[in-house]
Amino acid sequence: MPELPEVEVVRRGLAPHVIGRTIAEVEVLEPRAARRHAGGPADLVDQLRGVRVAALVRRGKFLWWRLEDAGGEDLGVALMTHLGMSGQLRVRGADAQSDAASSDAVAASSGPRPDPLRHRRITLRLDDGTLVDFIDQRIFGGLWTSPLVTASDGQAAGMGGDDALLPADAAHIGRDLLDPAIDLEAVAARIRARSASVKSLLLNQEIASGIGNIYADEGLWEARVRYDTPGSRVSRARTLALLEATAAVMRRALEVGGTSFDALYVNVDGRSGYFARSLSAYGREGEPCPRCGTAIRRVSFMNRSSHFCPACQRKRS
DNA sequence: GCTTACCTGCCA
DNA sequence: TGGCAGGTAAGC
Repeated sequence: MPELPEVEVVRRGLAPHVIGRTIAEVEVLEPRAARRHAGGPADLVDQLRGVRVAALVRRGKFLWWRLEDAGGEDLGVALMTHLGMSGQLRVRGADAQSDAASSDAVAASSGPRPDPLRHRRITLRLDDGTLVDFIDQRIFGGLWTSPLVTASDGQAAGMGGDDALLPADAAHIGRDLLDPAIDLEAVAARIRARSASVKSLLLNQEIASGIGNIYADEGLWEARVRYDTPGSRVSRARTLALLEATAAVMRRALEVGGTSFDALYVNVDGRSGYFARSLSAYGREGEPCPRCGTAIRRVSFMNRSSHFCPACQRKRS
């Protein structure tokens, strides 16, 4: 499940392939992947054909492509990409290697494997022949365009950009925990001002963005805070510690994730490497807490799973 | 502020 | 075959 670190891995992997390139053609194989585009799939194709990619910018889990015309004039609109639950962006063609021969070779050596393009929904063809595939099994994610507006604090809108312009559809999204312009004291104050559960506030992308179910559980475990503690019942110091711990987990994930892809293949699978080894609570129901040995519990909360140590993360209500 | 819909594949 | 995975946004 792509959260902030996974989306940042995609941004870094994709950037050298697309920045400065022109979009030559767009193929929409699954209209539902463009359902957030106001004008529909055909309009998305028309709007993107012939425009140049000026930058790839990310805030939280939102990744957008800044667009300019052939003369380098900003078009005032961005191509939004959100990976949802199962989205991937992959590069093929041109300098990337993903043809049938190499796929067959892999299949022959490691047994049958699913077609990597099985859930291809949209493909962008760039002027140098590079193909960028948006692949998404569950179609929670998608591509659409959104006009640029100015960030309210006037600071750089996200990672990969140098001005305060961001898509209107991302303007309600808070800065993420790895954003140098984030005001952690203000985020902590917003959490402490509310009686809702601290986990629901961590997952609220308007307060601070980029955190999903996995990193929320990990951050809460690190800071020894239980998921259902009201925001208002967490001390200022512990709230700041929680935010710092969550940021630290995401930074570590980013470091590991950053080594698992090469320049020719933009890997977006959040499970690669890091997930198999480094999680302390998420997905570890019944296993001993790495800190105290008590069995990790899994409970259903807010229609999703919450993993926690019943000894380290005590009820504070 | 909570619930529901959107989605598909996998697993018990 | 029903439950589960969960990010986002609309609806109540």
